[in-house]
Amino acid sequence: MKLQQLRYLAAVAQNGMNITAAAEKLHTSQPAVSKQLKLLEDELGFNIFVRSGRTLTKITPAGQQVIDRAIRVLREVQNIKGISAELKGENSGVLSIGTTHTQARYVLPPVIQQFRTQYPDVRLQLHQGTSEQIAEMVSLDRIDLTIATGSSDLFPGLVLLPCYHWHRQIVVPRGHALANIKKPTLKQLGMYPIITYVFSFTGSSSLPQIFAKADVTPNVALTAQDADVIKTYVRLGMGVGILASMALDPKEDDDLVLIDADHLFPSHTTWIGFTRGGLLRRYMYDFIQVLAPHLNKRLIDRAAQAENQEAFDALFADIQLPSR
Amino acid sequence: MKLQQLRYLAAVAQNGMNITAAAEKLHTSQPAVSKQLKLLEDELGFNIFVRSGRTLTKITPAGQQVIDRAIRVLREVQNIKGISAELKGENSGVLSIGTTHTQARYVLPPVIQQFRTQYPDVRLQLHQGTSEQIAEMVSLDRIDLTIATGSSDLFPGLVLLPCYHWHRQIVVPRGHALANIKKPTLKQLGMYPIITYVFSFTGSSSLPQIFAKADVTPNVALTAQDADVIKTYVRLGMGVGILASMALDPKEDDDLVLIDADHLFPSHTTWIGFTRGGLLRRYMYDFIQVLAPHLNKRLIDRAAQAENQEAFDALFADIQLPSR
DNA sequence: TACAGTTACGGACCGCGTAAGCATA
DNA sequence: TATGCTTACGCGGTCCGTAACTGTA
Repeated sequence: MKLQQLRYLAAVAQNGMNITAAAEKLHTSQPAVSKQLKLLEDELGFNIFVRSGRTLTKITPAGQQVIDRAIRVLREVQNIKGISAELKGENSGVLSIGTTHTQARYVLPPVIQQFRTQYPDVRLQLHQGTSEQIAEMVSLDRIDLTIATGSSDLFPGLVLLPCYHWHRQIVVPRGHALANIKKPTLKQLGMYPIITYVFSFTGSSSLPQIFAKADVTPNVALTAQDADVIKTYVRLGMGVGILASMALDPKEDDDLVLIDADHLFPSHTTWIGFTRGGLLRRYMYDFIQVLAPHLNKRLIDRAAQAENQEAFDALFADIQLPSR
Repeated sequence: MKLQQLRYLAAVAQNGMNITAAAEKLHTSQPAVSKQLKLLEDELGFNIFVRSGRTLTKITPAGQQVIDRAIRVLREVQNIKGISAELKGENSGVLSIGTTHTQARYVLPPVIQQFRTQYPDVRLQLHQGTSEQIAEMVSLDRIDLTIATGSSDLFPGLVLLPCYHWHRQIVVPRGHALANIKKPTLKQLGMYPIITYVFSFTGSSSLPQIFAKADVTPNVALTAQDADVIKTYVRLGMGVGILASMALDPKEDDDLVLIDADHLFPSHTTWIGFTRGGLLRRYMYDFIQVLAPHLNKRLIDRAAQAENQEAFDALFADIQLPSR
């Protein structure tokens, strides 16, 4: 078994089982990949891919296991090279971030702007998706940092560090009946059509559940994936928007009336995560700290090495997270 | 970077930085190892080992990082080969177990006897040591299963499954003043010289702490690493023995008087652990179940995949662990 | 016919083993 | 002088790229 074979295997798996495409990405010839893949399968004694005719169509169960472990091997090899680059003081490399729309659209732009002046030679890769898509990217591709909210169960292999709190805000057009009410109740909210996010998570903090507890049946007029769409329809007068606080900017959205809703809905925490045991380059530490100033290298290292949940929680006990 | 280079590196690290010894274990020539090691260092751009003259004397900090990750890579590669062996239905392989004296001497013999009839072709490697030594073996060498008690913080990368409870017993020679007392108190115990284990862990359940709570200052006459030594000195009349329940056998030790001490000292749990994400061969599952019948494959798999502590604990909530 | 993977073959490269060289105790 | 690492060199294997071949849509 050679590292090259595992590289080829991973590339084929990551390119829709297309050997030709994989070969191109690897800057090598197609027969080279084909042959090494076959050699690997021969050595293992079973097929990693199911072939119908000559095209690869499916991954065998054992094959999936092999692919998963091959990717881990390659990750670790990358990390070894990273140690080398780090020691040479290289401020170049790749920083690949997986995140959700809200972070990518409203939170990260200034962070990335500052980061880029600090590390102009780091190639940034931003991968946007739902939590589920990001979780898959984490296990399949190579994502260095993950920034998201809630649903930590989706990311078992990651160390998750809390970045900041946020709450929901109610948004109405000027002149709306709710515009002058400082602290609307759920009942009052329920009187108007509601425009909010697609309910991706169904925990006790989800909107329907909270309305249900107050015996209010919300009239959800429209659900969207992202805040811009929601704001657009609020502007059209289609209803009352409920969205994340950091998606709103008093200046940018001065045609709308913003009403805090932290008395109605629990606050959430956005975290940043990285693979346990993964290598953090200097620039990754710095990126994290630009996003969340309280997360300095020392704290990150301690959190990554915390041996249990209690030790981990103790690290953050004294820290007041910012609100956004 | 080649897998071979990482193999050579690991072998050198595991053989006291002796290239010649490593080469022998690898069944290759000494210059081959020397050259590949050098090539690897060249590629990385820094020294993994500190050379004084021509002999390797120390590991550089970055070198240690590289070694750790190289070992992970090799582990994963072994796992891939294991997938292959498993699929071929091979009942052969290596099962390397790290454990403490008490387990190795009193608990494992019947387990291993039964296991060997089931899997005659599995090469068993038993590594005995203190918890600390085992922890080091887990990270350096290749230990498949770890069996120990307490101090779970020493093993952050392992999944630990509870096997059985045990408690402490008091042992005195026939005719000793305590021999007829069913439930001695700590005060009574404190009146005699005590012979027990070296206090390796200093938690709230450690013997000195428990005595201290009762305002008793025990007179510890002798501490030993293993139960046999303790029993020997109890037989010589040097004092009262306090040791683990499974280290005593009413038949074998019928010249001694055994007194339960679970009313004085909290009970402990012995667990079996394996690296998170590691490959478990069929025979490993079976070994675990021979040791702890409640740990069937299904339960082990679920525990290994549990995403958080709560989910993990829930799996064992309904299970009554045996006492030994 | 176009497309995707396999087979065939020559050349470059690489890693190994043997043998000799060179530091340190 | 013994031990242990490094350098030198020739051989054999391996991997790659080009080119020709073979199944599918």
